[in-house]
Amino acid sequence: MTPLIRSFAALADPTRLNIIEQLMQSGELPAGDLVKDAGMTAPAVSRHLKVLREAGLVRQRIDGTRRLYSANPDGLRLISDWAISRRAFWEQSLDRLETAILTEERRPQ
Amino acid sequence: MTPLIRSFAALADPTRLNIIEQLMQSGELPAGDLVKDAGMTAPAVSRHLKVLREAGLVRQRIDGTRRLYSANPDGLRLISDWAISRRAFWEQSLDRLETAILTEERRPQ
DNA sequence: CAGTTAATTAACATTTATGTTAATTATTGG
DNA sequence: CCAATAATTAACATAAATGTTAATTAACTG
Repeated sequence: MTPLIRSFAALADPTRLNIIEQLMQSGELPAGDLVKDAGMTAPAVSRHLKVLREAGLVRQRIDGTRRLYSANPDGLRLISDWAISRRAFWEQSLDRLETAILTEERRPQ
Repeated sequence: MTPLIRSFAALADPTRLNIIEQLMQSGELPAGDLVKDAGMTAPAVSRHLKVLREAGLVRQRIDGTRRLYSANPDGLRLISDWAISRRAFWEQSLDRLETAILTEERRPQ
């Protein structure tokens, strides 16, 4: 499995995507806090975190008995880079939309 | 399942990601051509195409007995928009890299 | 209109993913 | 050191994904 596909797979689950969003917003959080919001047991969340870790999307820092998690910018940039490198393609429809808007502006009413 | 998660799930498979890349590069292709490259049977590819269709990542056009597939820019923009709207976050490490480079430039040798 | 081609859908087997409870590991604090 | 806390790993059950072959649908072609 390539790193990109592993990243897509990691984000293809509502619990994991939610964890990533939470970490991007709140910064570093202990596993326990993520369990509270996830609506499932700690072992389940722990394994979701493992999937995210193995995809390089989150980092783990140990502080006593707690594991502090944070989103990893480098991992997330893999997705961004893929999207941006295909920008020429997905902007096609936007170009058409812009053209339509401009055409309308040039011919008011 | 949200559209974004459905998109991530659709791209989280090597066969499907490969199909998307092929369609972005070559434009419209019949299902048969995609089967040739996929290294698996036609029914398997057909179902992969269904997953991509349901995620809005490809479009299907009927031409006689053939189904012509093309990548859908609107679907792909969903991923781009997500990545770009989180740009402030994933650029963090890039900023640090830039800072390091600039610092080096300011202090040559 | 029978036969061929293109593709999908159905039925099935197998692997992978995901959740639960129970057990384990590791650290903190009396 | 023992009990409590935080988190993970193990074992297990079940649902979902993915591939195969067989059957079906639809459109050309002689």
